[in-house]
Amino acid sequence: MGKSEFSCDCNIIHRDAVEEVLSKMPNEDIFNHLADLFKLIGDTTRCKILFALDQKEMCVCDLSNVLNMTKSSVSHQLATLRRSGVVKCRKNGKEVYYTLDDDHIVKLFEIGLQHINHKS
Amino acid sequence: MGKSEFSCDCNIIHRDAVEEVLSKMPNEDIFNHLADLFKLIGDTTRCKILFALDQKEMCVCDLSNVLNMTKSSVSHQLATLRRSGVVKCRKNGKEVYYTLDDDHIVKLFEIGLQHINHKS
DNA sequence: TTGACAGTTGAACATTAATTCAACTATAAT
DNA sequence: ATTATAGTTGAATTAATGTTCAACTGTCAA
Repeated sequence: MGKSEFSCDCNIIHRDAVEEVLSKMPNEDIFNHLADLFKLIGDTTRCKILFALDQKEMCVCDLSNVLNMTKSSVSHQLATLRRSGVVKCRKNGKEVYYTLDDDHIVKLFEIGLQHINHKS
Repeated sequence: MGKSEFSCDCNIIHRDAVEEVLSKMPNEDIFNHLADLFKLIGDTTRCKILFALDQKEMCVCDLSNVLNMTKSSVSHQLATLRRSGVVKCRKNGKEVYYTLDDDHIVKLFEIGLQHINHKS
């Protein structure tokens, strides 16, 4: 008795609050997508790449120089960004040029920077 | 000869572009903080916690029920969020109540959701 | 003061993810 | 054709991170 149908390791303290919040919670998929998006830009290397591409279209070699990292490492991260649809690329001769392909990213950065500046 | 002073594994393709972007790049700390912020909300569990707290102040037990996870697991994540200053807590008897402590978080979520809805 | 419950914490474990390395493709130039 | 360079890719390695487990603190009630 007393134990709820929920399978956590404690009793419900405020059942009404729990029910209300539960009813407003988006489904699992939404949260997974949200987390995936933030995880995508939650990496220093990818942050730098996105910031650089926001300034200028660049090839892999350019980016490697800007980040001071190997082409391989940069290319791996670019592949990740490409799979997620936040950058796109065009080929020109031997070179592959990357650009941003998502307006939201820049906005996220702006608010992120506001956050940082706000907290001293 | 030809190799630049940069220590990546390729020659500079567009030296001017590289120099220009480099001159505009924020310093390492900024990128680390930015990445840390996005990493913080780049986790499904923490996304759900923040979303729930945006609806209502809740205690650990409430959150455990909403997320259907153990108190321990939730408490660990709350500690992470607390250390980063995005949630705060107040104690009342045996219970600890958590609330959001950062306006930027909600804005980030809004843009994140726009992003998701935009991409089908 | 004893028992029950909310919450925290550290260590162990498991999973995920970033970088390195080596091999590979493709294009351009000699 | 051959060589050099841009870029990609998969496997291995290493580092980072989330959850579990068990022990612990603090508060309330009997």
